[in-house]
Amino acid sequence: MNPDYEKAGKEITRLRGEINRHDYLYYVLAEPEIPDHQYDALMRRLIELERAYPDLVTDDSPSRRVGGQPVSGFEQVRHSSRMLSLANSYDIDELLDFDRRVREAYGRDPEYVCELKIDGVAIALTYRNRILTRGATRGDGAVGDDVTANIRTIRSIPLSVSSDMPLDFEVRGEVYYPRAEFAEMNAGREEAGLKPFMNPRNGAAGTLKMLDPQEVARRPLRFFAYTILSDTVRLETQAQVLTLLRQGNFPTNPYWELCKGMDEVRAFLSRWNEARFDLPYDTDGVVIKLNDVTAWERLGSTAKSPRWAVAYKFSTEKALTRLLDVTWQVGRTGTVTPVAELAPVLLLGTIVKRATLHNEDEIKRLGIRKGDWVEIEKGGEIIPKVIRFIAERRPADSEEIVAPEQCPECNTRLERDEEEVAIRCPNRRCPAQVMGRISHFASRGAMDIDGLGHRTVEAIVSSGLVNDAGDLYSLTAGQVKELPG
DNA sequence: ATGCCTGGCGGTCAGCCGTA
DNA sequence: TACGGCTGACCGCCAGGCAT
Repeated sequence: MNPDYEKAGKEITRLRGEINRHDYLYYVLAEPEIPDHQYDALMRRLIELERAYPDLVTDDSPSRRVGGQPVSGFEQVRHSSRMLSLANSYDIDELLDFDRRVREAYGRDPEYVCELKIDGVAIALTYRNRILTRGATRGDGAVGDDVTANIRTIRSIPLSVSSDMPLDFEVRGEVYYPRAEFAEMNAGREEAGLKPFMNPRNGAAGTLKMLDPQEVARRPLRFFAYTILSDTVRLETQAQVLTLLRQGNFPTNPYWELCKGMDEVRAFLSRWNEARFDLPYDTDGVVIKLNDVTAWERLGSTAKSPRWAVAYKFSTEKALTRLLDVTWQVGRTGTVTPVAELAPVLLLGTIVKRATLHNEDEIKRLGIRKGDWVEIEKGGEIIPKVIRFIAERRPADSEEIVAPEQCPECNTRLERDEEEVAIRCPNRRCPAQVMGRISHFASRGAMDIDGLGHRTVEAIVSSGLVNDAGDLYSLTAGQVKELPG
């Protein structure tokens, strides 16, 4: 055996151990022992040695964190079990409903674990032989994108774990962009003349989608783990799950609590409703889980969300703006939906210009008129919603909002069923409907035709070439080439 | 047994912002 | 421009509980 080789091997092992330890101290415990430049020196030395002895490079080497080769796209991967989202609730009454349902199914007095709901992107990490082999986004819950190369750059995620952990397991958690680092990056972008990102959540989601892991490595994403799936460890409570994750060197959010009954849950909520603003990352609520993991399977889940957990959303901020107009949009099924056109206003980090009014009854219920000042808020921090109009500010020239008699797209007389709220365009050949149907047909989950977005659909429908999804197949390349755009 | 009411659930629509 | 990641909220169906 070559003595240099052997010596290098030993040093590489030592360096990896040290770097992993410092990553853990810095990124998980927030108690660094050495200054950055010393850390950088360790990493440089490791990379140097691995370059000299390429056959000593392993998948779990911390050198892999600085970013691998750019990829051309992400592989689709199937999750071992569906990644569901949680049902949301907005007030204590809805939580009491949840508690009542759990009690009924559970048959005993439930204990709940309350965890902060981190505003980030859900990720599933797969470990094989205690080494991180895959990181995937949620996708549609069944199939997600393989973003392993990007995940590796997140230093608080262990690339390998100790023998305290099972051999094969999956960890799920949230990747997020810390506030201070996000602000710093945005400042840098503005200086460079680039458009700043809207908010940390979008920053995190966008970063994970980058094809060049080296670029991702420059964006200091973080991670909090909240569950583990494994065939070999049998854990009984969510409290044990969080403790095991912690022992396995996974970052877990430290502010969870075990609550006996809804009074304690309520206290947790009201405390964090204020305290969340002092955290170094965004939270959008609290997750309340039945502590008894062994009952989760029995309680089961709906198509969307488990019955043993619920998310409580912190109340949202409001803004005032003017309702300029109402447009009537024709959807795929012919339903004509009113959409509020608003004077652009900043609300929780995004500019809001439009909001759905759902249907005519909703307009009547709100009592709004064109020109009114309206209060809007974002449910769940994303979708803008018109709450009410400000009576004192109603302008003299406000106008009544009148539902159209004819379809705004094809002028066909609209129909309104006695029992139904919606008004419909009965013309199956209405261009808006045809477009909606073709887009739906081509969308993911159906035929999944690439390159057929709504712009393209608009072009082929208005050209008169296509009237239904079947016509798509008789389109020729020549016809497509003739189209504008 | 029949009809009404309620709540849960799936399907659908609506929207924003990031990368490529 | 396309697509994917995140989201809210409505409608209509259906099952189960209750009164008639």
